[in-house]
Amino acid sequence: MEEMTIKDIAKLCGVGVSTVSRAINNHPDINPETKAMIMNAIEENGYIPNNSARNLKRTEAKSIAVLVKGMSNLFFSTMIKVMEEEIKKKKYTLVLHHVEFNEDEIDVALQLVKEKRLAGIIFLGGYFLHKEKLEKLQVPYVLSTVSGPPDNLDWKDFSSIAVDDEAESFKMVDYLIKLGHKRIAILSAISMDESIGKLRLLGYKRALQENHIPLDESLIAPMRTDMEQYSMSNGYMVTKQLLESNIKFTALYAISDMLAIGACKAILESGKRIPEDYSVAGFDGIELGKYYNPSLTTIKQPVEEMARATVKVLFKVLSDNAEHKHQVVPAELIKGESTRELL
Amino acid sequence: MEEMTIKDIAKLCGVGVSTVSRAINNHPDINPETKAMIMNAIEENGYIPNNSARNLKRTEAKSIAVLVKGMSNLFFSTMIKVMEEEIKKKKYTLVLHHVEFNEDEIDVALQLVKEKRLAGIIFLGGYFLHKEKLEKLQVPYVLSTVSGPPDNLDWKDFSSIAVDDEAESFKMVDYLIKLGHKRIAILSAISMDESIGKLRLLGYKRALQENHIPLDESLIAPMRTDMEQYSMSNGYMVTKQLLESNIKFTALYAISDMLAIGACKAILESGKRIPEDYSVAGFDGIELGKYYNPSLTTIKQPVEEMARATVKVLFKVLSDNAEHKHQVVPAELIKGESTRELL
DNA sequence: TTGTAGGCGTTATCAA
DNA sequence: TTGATAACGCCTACAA
Repeated sequence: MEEMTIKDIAKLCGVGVSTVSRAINNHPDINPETKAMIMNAIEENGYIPNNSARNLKRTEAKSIAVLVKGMSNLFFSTMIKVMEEEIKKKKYTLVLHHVEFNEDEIDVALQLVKEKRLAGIIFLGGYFLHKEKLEKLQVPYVLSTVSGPPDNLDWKDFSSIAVDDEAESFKMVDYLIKLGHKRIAILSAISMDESIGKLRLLGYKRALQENHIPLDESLIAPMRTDMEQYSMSNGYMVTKQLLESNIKFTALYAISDMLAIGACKAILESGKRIPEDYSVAGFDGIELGKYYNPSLTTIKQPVEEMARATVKVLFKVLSDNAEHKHQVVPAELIKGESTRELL
Repeated sequence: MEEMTIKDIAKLCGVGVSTVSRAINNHPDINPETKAMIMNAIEENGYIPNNSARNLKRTEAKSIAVLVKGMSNLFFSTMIKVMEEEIKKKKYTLVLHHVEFNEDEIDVALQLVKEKRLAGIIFLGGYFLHKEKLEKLQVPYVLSTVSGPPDNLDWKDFSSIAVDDEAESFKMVDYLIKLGHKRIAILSAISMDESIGKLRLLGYKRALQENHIPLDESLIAPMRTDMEQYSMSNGYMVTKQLLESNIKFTALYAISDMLAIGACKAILESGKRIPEDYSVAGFDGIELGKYYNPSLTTIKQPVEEMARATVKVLFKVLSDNAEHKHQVVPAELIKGESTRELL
């Protein structure tokens, strides 16, 4: 039993290849009986169309790629699920693709567009430093949860959806300060970070400033570069070191929930309690934060809403030829058990 | 600037298409200077070969697909990383593909083989109930962490790597019993589960039996079918219900760590303590278990080793034409803070 | 070492 | 409503 092709099916049914093609692709101009007969033969012989050939020939496949930077990111998995639903509703197919931290998502996108004849692209996370490359992308795309794409980009070329990372970060730190904390350590991104990491740090600094608390550089603890970014283990290691350094602080603000959980473990392991000895806050609002013990105080990004908005704006551009749009969505401060008022 | 093709590059360089092709594919019979010149032109013009066309023509791409059932499964993400490394070492490419719980992974595999000219497939998780379909798979494949594929399969057609779910489950429950627990609830799979869920339940039952503890059906709490399987929220809901039912027990064994974490939350929320009031144990040994508070007692599957073994056996079959093999790897009981001795 | 030409499996165009 | 046929972009004999 060799590999079946459309020709084999055509021969088997005594029809031309184009008729078979029409049957497969639900073309309207085909006799229902012929179609039924063909579909039957296809079923029985287990024929599967070759996608490569299809993509090669097709002008446009009704598919949209979602490129996720950094897998095992719990935060994204909910978003993807919602996007899949929404895209399905529009009769399109979602092509999911993971991009490693060291891969260039734009290269991947460029490739995928050629290979799959994509109608559009959604970028989930990532940085985007290369203006020239992005300009080569001829299909509509949306940056989702990528706040602060570089200013040198032409903002008319794409859409974006994100929370205001700086403002939300400010909100959290301001909240901690209002609780009475003055020495607030921040578990931040690596110093070269130009994206959300930078913005969240900026929010931290502004909150201190507006509350007249001098910035203490020793309270800024960047993630380690030799470990996975935004991972629990990274948060754990950095916090452990921070604790051992004997720098005094009463609250720790991690710029992501995963980091925060790692931080919590380091604190608990050192014999200290949360929130009695240290208040800990995160950012993102992943489901795990609710389940952690203590439950995490965090900034909850409206994942469902963002996912829905992302797909919506993409289809606006795609179908209605609408202009690209840049949306900022509000996030919510969730008060968990991991922070307390300092009396 | 339209889409570049290999012809454009050829014309641009004043050479034939085959020469360009040779340059791209690192063929040996090409003048280094010509090659350099061509690669340069490719770079400058941002030409990207069309993968669909390549796959269509190629007899076999050096790529291996990894099909993961149920994404957002933390347990798998480590395995994938290791597999990627190992596969890269062999100069092959890893094609990652997620399969939803309601999709049929074999259909997906069949498609992918055609589209990508795969050399082999790795299945991560899943069930495999359709013998006929699997037989259509003409490339070598390995079932990884899928213990207990149905008996009606011809075991010479594929390889498999897994822990002995029944025995490891027995180990855990036996451990709990040795700690003095007699009323051990189990957070189990849905009753139709024919795979790991069934095996882990079997281990539970045997442990009770061998320790002369009568089985109490009311202590078996299956996951809810209307929620995501093996999720924290599922574990949370089921445990909450269990606690409210006032059925007495001193230990809770969840057949996965994610379930266990959900269970912990439900217990803590009810005002009880772990392990003082309830001991909780999980299964899988995901990283999160270490970071949870209290850290989880669990059965740690040797993920790295399994991933490595999976790739190894696949390449044995692929390159050396070796026979398919079925490996059972040992797991380790990790004693965390979530269980205690009952005095 | 290089170029020409044919074909991979499919869809789209056109004529029947 | 159908069928023949020309692309789609690439790789690979084979010939030069």
